[in-house]
Amino acid sequence: MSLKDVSKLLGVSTATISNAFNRPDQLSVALRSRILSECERIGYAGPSMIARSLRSGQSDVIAVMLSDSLTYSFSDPMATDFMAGITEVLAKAHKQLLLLSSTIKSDAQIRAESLPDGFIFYGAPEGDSFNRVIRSGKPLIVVDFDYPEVPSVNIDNYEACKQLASHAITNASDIPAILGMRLKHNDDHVHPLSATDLDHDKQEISWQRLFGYLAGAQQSGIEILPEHIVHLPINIMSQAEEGARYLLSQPKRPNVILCMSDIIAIAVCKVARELGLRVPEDVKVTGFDDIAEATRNQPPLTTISQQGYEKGQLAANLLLKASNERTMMDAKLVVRESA
Amino acid sequence: MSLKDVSKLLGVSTATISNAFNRPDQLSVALRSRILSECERIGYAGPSMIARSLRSGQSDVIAVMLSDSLTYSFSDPMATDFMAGITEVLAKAHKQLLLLSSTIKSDAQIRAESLPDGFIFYGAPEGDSFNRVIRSGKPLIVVDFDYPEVPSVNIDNYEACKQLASHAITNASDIPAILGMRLKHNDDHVHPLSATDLDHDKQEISWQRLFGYLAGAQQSGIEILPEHIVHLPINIMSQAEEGARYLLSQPKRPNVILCMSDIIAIAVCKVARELGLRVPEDVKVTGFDDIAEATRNQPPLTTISQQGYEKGQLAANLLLKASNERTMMDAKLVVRESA
DNA sequence: CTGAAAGCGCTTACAG
DNA sequence: CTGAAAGCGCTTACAG
Repeated sequence: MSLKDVSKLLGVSTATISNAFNRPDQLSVALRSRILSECERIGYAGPSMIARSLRSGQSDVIAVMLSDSLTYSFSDPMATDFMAGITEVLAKAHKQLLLLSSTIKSDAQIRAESLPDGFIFYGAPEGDSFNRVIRSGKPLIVVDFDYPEVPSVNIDNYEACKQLASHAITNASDIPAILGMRLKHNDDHVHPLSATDLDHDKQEISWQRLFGYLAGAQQSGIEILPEHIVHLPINIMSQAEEGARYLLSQPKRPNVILCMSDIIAIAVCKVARELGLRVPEDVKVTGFDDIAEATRNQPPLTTISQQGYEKGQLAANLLLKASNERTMMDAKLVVRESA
Repeated sequence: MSLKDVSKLLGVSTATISNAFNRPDQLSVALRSRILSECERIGYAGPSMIARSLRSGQSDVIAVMLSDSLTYSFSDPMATDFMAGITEVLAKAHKQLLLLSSTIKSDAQIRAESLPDGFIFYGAPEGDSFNRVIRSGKPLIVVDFDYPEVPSVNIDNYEACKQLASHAITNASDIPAILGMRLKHNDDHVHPLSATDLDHDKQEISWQRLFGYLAGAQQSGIEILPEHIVHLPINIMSQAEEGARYLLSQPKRPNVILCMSDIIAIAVCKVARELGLRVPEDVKVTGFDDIAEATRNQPPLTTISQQGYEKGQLAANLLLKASNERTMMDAKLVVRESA
């Protein structure tokens, strides 16, 4: 059923019906309420979004472009917290949510990019989606990475990790180690770094964190050896457990393990338990993110709060008001019992 | 930039350019590749989805209509597992995902419903969205509820809970209790039921589960008293803890607590720990869902696996092949250490 | 306050 | 193999 059909049925022009739905000031209250109730009766739910978008150039749809697959993102507590914050703001603004992933490179995805009025990029994207959006001139916000002139939401990963490391490493004889996420590209194996790996571009989040840890350790006069820095390709329990087993079976067993996510830290606690090691007495463990489960872990995790929910709210609000701000959110050290 | 602009620039008709993108068989390979590479060069990303949808009546967008707010859903592990399964299937089929919630009743939402080619309803929806979609004639799948003639994915909540209860209640002297989710409507308080509450429509999931528990208890010759059945308005830790504290401080303290979600069970374990009670020695605890954290809880939860991910995959696959099946998935008892 | 008409950017049946 | 033309369902500037 289209406006034209309704127009015939009601004996009123299509323009007037359109105005009844969209511009109440353009017609009398009486006519409007007659039109609306008639539409209700005959089952016309209102103008189609597609035709309206084509005509007006506005869809009221906001896209979130995730740098991981949607499937992975739904299993990542940080991503879902972030999305929860976004949706709270969008719901209030009567905007709809389209979920996209820059890992997908299909025509269908490219076409879909023409729909949204604005974009939130979460994490540095793969492929060309970012350039296409820039070229489109539509408003966008980038989160957890930076691009010249583009409004953004970030945290200071370096400082946060430096603070965390210097909290956890208290003793000159401590042996710290790092379980790091995505330190290397296109490398699907869990393994320790070699010395040459450390000559690396500091821009990526994982390396900002790594250098923060190293700086924090240095404050206590301690160097973290490359063989005590483990690369995990992806933030999941199974890989984290593998990394934890590797570290905890080293001849010089680390007694402080700095983890780049809470999920990893939870895995370390589990492996430690299996090996009969106590946290934090035998090995201190720190996380990153402060997901809900961090509080529930045994022991509760000392970690950095990323405030994912608030981050989502902020990103959505910046987008909706077409802000140009490049914002830094606080990342707070949360001391619990694991370190 | 539109097809018309490109048409002028390349000296080829709009139809041919459209065909270059959508129907390769309609033009020569040479011309097509020339068109495609020229488009790339001038920065034309392909036909707009909106215009295409208007013309062809197909958007390649699938909507998931959640019965809770999006914000809540993103914090619910079952919902996110389910979404993860859906997105895996959609990505392969080159479909896009629009996330909708039946709790929202705005014109913008109604308009947005005109976009998707198909719908997955997760949980019994509020409001009129369901009727509008039925009227639209678009394909839909309903999950975790039923509607005449509509293809669906469900589990047998009654049987699962009966099995779980009869596993957990082993002794004639056991005192079982239930922490139930959404047993009453529009009731925001955590409180035990009264006898009259038990005369209730059995259709809703929470009541299917409740009656399953009661049946399982009955098999061991035990009745569960209304004052040992607690209503939780929503599935979050804080309310579950409140309910757990209430139950565990009863004069006749329950020693088996059947929880309608893993989140609730995790909260019970936490409260038990705080009260110095051991699980399962002093109080057995069962969950429902089998979320990732169920395995990590101390002790690991005995629960019912809902296979949320597989449920999402199944729902999406049924939708894409326009199936009419009404499917029942297995809900398996998973025995771990908590009961 | 109301309606006739143009046009948003495409796809597709059809003619050549 | 290619192009001219109609039309998808709207919104909006404009005329009355």
